[in-house]
Amino acid sequence: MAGYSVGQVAAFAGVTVRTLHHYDEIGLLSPSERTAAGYRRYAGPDLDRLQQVLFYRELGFPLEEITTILDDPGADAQTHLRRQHELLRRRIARLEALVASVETAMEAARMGVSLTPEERYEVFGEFRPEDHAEEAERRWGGSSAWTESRRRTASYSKADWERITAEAGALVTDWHALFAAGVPAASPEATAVAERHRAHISRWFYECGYEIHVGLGEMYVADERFAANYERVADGLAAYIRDSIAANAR
Amino acid sequence: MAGYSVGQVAAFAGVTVRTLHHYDEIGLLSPSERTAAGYRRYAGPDLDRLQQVLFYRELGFPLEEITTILDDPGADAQTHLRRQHELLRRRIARLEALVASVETAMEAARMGVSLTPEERYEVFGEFRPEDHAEEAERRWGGSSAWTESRRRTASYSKADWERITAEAGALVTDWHALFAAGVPAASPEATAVAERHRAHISRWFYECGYEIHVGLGEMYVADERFAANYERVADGLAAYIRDSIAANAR
DNA sequence: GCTTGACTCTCACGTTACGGCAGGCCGCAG
DNA sequence: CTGCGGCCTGCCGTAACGTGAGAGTCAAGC
Repeated sequence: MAGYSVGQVAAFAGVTVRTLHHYDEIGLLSPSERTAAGYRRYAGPDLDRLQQVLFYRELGFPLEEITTILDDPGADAQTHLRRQHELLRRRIARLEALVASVETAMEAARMGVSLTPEERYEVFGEFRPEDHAEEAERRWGGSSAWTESRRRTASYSKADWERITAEAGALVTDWHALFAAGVPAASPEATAVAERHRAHISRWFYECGYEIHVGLGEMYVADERFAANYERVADGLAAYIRDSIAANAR
Repeated sequence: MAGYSVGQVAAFAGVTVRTLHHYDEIGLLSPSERTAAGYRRYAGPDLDRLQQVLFYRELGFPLEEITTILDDPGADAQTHLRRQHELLRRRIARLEALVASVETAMEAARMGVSLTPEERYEVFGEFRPEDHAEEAERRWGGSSAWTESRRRTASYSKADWERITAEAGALVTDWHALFAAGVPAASPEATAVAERHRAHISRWFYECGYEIHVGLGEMYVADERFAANYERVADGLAAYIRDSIAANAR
């Protein structure tokens, strides 16, 4: 009884029996042996191959392409591992871009800043770096009209609105007071405000850990849409807030 | 001419016109307006919705589920953003587990350590935490036989084999000499060996940055399969190597 | 030795999420 | 008014399986 049955392999690898049947049908993964009764028997190398298959599949490769990749005689195990490592890193980078975009959106909603359609699709557009840009340019005759075209107002729940804005306003006021009094951004007083700011976001909007919070701080300075909200109170306040947030995170 | 045509939206969002037609057909995303001639006109809210659709689609949700998610009247924009944030974080964590698994496999191949089938599927098995474990237990009557069942020998290219092992052996020898002489792991001598070790891996096996290198160092101590390779030379050598790698990374 | 329930086999049709045409209407530049 | 590109609605094709149907297989228990 060398090797494993379809059911065993399926349960083990987390796929269905049908999937293994399918892979056999299309020649992607045929068990190296069959019993007298015609039962599939999967041996060690078959499992190796299945793992590779699942790996590339998870990364969205079509099965036919996986077949050619795995049947390439010029590629050994090392080659595959390197490629997989690279593919994973790219995919993760992509998802982290999405995370950043979501965080921007969350913060935009929180602060009442509106994003243009273009901004909202920014991360999706990355798919075709230049191709896309010139296409857009060509089709809409300059993106300015498109960019400025419309800004929508975010919809808020009305009940908590006053409380939330009052709280947020108090935070900015406190920061401003410290800033105006010349209290350093890294002082306990300033970082205390930062911590309240973080708690405020976590309570009313979304779970805001220190890492995300620091990211927000950077955004308040780097992104003029957000910076404007603080800079109109006092010149340099955005940077002050960023610094106190950073100090609070340590 | 308020709104955008299918072609514009398609090019903009990075999907095909056919896809938009399809989404219209199944009621996932119907343009809020049509021209007199029956042309689809997508307005702002439609674009918002499309972005949500693409987001959930990228995370592998079936379109029907996306429909119900987006049509849920109890969920507002904030809810979606939070959910998306959470989903992304999970997916990234998953992929990072895969990265770790690939790195382990790369290192296993490099050091000639063999992994059991179970170990190779470790990361895939994570899908069904307990369910899977007991299933496996039930079906194979104790995993020990399965675990120990077979270890295969990794296949190497024969030509470079001698050179590579000689180099790797020299590294261990050098480390051992320093270790035996009582030279600190953080000393320039020890970290120099660590740097050569990193270069060795990068040259012969895979791109090994400092972060990965530190990860390997941890693995040499934490994972007994790797630890054994160093501990049999001298007691405590694995930890010494780990420390010198960590020191070298700073 | 025979039944029984779990497992397996091979068709074979159904489903999802589109891709890719065909045949015909719209709209504007020349 | 005539292209020519864009858009329309079918409609068929495809990938990667899901989901039985009907029948053979195998280890366990009576």
